[in-house]
Amino acid sequence: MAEQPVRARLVDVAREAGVSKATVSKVLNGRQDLSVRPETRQRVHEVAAALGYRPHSGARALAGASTHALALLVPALNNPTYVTISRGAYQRARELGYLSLLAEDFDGQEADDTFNDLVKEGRVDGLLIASARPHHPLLETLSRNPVPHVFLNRAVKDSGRNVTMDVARSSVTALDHLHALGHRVIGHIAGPSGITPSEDRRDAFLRHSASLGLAAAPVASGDFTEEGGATAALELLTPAEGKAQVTALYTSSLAQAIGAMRAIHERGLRIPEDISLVGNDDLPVAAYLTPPLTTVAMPLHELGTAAVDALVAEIQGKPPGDVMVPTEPRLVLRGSTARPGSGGAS
Amino acid sequence: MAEQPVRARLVDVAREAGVSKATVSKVLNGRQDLSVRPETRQRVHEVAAALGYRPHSGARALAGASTHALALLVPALNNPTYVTISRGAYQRARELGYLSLLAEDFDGQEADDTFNDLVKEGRVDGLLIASARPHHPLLETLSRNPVPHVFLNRAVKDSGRNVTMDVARSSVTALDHLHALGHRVIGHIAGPSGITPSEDRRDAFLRHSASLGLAAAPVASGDFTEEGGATAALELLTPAEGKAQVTALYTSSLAQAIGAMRAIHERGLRIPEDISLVGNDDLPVAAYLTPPLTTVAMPLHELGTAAVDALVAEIQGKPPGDVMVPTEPRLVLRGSTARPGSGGAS
DNA sequence: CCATCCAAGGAAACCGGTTGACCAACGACT
DNA sequence: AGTCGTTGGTCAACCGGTTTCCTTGGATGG
Repeated sequence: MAEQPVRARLVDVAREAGVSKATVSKVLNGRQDLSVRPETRQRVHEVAAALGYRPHSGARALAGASTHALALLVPALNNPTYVTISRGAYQRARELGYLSLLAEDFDGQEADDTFNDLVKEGRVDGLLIASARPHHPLLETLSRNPVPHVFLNRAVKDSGRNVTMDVARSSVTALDHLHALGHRVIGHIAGPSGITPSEDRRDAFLRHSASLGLAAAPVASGDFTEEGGATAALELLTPAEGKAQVTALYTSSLAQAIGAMRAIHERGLRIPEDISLVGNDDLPVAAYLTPPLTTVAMPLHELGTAAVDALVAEIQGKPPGDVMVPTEPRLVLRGSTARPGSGGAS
Repeated sequence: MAEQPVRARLVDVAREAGVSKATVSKVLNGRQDLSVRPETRQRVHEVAAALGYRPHSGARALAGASTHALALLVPALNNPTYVTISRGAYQRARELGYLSLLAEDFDGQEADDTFNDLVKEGRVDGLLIASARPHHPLLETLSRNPVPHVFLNRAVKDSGRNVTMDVARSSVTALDHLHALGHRVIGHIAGPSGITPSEDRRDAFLRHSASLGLAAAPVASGDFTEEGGATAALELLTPAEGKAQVTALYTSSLAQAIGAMRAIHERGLRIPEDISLVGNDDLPVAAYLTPPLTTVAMPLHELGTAAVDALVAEIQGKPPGDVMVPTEPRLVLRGSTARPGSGGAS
């Protein structure tokens, strides 16, 4: 019953179209160092389609051409942020004729294994590396093995191949919203220190707080997890002596916001009546929290597409460079923010 | 500065070890159709390690051997369930000398593209297909192209190659817990109908409810999302005339539980004082909800490993068969369940 | 009318492994 | 002394593409 029980090969297409392997290869790869009659070209394409021909990736790779595959390395897939980035990358890669593979490297634990499996075994042409931390083991490996790659989300200093978002503007967006509601003491739950987007966001927060003339701008750091958010929130909710109590919090991730919600509730405070909360990054679950969480949505999908564009450009020989995706953050208003001291919703 | 600027090839290892390519290949692949002196074998291994040799996957694949790669196809990566499964699969695959690639197929939208990219281009030896719905386009494609594959999580009827969990026991576990607390009217939020694990869980729920002699066992269906959970919860919270009000809900996914929490709150009911709630599948976020969610944790990691075992066995020529992973569900007690009508915590 | 040139395509080497067939050397056996 | 069986390997073909260099036939130019 098998319609195509066995893969069609290049030679099958060639025979069927009445031309040589070389011609088929050149036609299908759209090379113009060859002149072919339009009708021949046409026939080759038709036969290839009819046979469902797909070049064997290994054979291509062997023959010196590329594998037409990329890999996206993310630190943790249970962070849905990376899922969105990955979708953007996958889609754009496909448009460019590449396949984007997804690999999780658990903050560098298995980075070298992954590198060996994917790069050394010749499965991919290049690497998209999301959120590499400083001293990530891969950085050294990459310096020894010249493989096209870009860093995304977290910049690697001086690499000259970073693809990032305008995280500073996300702080500005969140602050403007809270300030407009009347908040004057706003706290920020930052990510771990030493990580670029985390520090950029925090610095922008402090800078813009100052320019808004806010009374105080306390910051606490924590992992991008629920736990990190909860711990940092407790810290910010317990002001140092003589300091004013915060009336709003702005977190660096959605998970942190969820942790913060829990901490706020444990303190017997209400959201948004007593404390307003703005999270970073938007996901469906935000709408179903109690109260629904107001967030600053970042252009994660675009980050993925931009990273692929940059990597493919590098693979094709263009020199790499830093890129910032142009789309600006977007405030998604839900129920977790209100005027300070108000008894009602915003 | 490049230590190994260029990949070491088989021939490099051979030259360095003073033997032929064939010998190196056979030694490294552990073939016993060849006799080699232990010292030669040793030397080959040492040289290979010293050179950081990795066989080129394309070349291996071409030469008729396998690619040593598998692909796991999941319908949606933002469902963290699949992330856990994927980690189990990746790890076990690695132990067996395989690389497990992860691909998202958006409920079949891109299934054929993915199939072409991975199987027809010869990148993988087999497919792990998670949660295939009936009439999934891949099913037909697979029937035409004989590729080793297994279905996991959701069984495909009569395929004879399903790897599943004991979902019936998860219903029993949840019910026993709620029944022991004194609940007598327990509702179940099921997944979409027509999907095996969903129906198995529901059937087991109904069966065990009956055997416990529960007054009523209302069921509502919904997608595995927050939205599906919220809608189904509202349905169950509005009893038909003459029917008793539920005092507890058991959902099929964590996302549904989150949606249900929201619906319960919107009704002005409290958890767990008015309604107890048990979710299915455990994730860190469950601990940070308000209240922390009691869940039935399923052996997702084991599901991944078992699926890889089954697939690799099939690749190595053993006939496929259905497998149920033996580990039983585990109740994770947190704060979302209490005695019915109680004012306090459990 | 012959040399030249260009359009159109073909032949063959090569990429890096795997594999079955083959072979040399040596000891044992007859 | 000749033969046989082992041990310990080697040889070379092959997998399915890509790429470089050729070839060929007809049109064109002188």
